[in-house]
Amino acid sequence: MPRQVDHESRRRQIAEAVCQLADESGLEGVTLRDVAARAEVSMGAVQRCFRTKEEMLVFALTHVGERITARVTARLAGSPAQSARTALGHASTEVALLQQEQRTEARVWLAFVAQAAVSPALSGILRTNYAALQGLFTRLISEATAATDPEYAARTLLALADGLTTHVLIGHLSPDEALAVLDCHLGRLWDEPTG
Amino acid sequence: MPRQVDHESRRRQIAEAVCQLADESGLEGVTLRDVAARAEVSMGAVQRCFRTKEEMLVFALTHVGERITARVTARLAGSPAQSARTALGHASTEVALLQQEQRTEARVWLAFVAQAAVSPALSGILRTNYAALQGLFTRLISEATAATDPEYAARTLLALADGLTTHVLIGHLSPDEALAVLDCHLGRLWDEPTG
DNA sequence: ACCGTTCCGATGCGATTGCATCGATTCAAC
DNA sequence: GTTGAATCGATGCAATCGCATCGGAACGGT
Repeated sequence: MPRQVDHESRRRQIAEAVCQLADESGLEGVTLRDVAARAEVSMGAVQRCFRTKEEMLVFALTHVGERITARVTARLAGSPAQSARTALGHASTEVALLQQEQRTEARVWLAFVAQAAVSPALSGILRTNYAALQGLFTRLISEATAATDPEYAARTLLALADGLTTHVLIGHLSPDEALAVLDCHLGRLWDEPTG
Repeated sequence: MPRQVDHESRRRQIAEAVCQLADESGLEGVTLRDVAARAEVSMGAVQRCFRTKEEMLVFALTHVGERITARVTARLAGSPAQSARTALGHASTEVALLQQEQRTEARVWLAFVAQAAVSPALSGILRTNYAALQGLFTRLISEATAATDPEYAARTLLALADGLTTHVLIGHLSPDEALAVLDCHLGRLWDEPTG
């Protein structure tokens, strides 16, 4: 055997480079050469880790999805003593990616979503992530409110969070405005038992 | 003068080709050659109409925005006798682009939104369109409901519609499911005077 | 009828793309 | 110490990209 490299960590390293480039100039700015340069590896290394560019993108999207999900669940685990209502507020705020330090992830997410509209491989990954988040939201809502249909409320909240993220990225709303809209929606969720 | 051509109609014809290609394979599938072929003109004609590719994309996005806005207002003008509530329902349904025949426009919209996140020229156009739609929604909501803050409700509805469009394109929701979520949200808007 | 302006279609060009290939290098096995 | 599989960095290649250029066709003015 030759020098053994940790393939998995290298793949993550490359995925990180993909995210950086996608954040700066969209997925169209993600070329194998630029990825290799950003990850500070050779192009050959990138090609050995991923047979094709699409395989690399699929891994990167999975990586991002896992990171976002992990951050949401970590946020929930970080405040377990509080009520389910505050937990839901935290979770949806995390998903909306409104904070400044999450702007990069938001741009990367949007780039992948657009590509997924014409790439079955990517849309499948996104579906998995959205299904998990919807399930989480549904659970939290049924615990936190008397909503008659938690799943509808969860779908609404998830779509609203995504739409707000998009509007912030476009510049139609400021992060504070989006956060206020989200808080307002959550507030109505508490008071409205027919939710 | 040589043979005079209607520049404006040709530009629209080219913009239509851009939309078709963007629908099929995203904005990355929009090349000058493919656009020319799809519009059934020569590449030279495309280059005379638009000095650069970005100028072409800007025009195409403006074209799409105008068409969507026109369709929304036409839908409103088509049912003027009804209540402001049904008008708002129609408007938001149109904006959400949930119908099968609007799927193309939805995909094109998503492709442009993603590109706009890294292109100031495109994001400016989108901001204009969103501002107009938000204004329309705000007006309809203040007429239709007793909401204390129509602007918040309008922002919520607009973001929700966009998020639902995205989720349908990804395949996370079916068009019927998205429509049901939208209707559910509108229904709560009527019953909730604190909206 | 001639000419000049305007538009058209085609071709060329440099840069860049994803991917394949190829020695050189590295390290475990024996 | 030798061997050989595994990995490295580098380069080649065909295709494609946006854009520039150019000769000829089409028409209005005179």
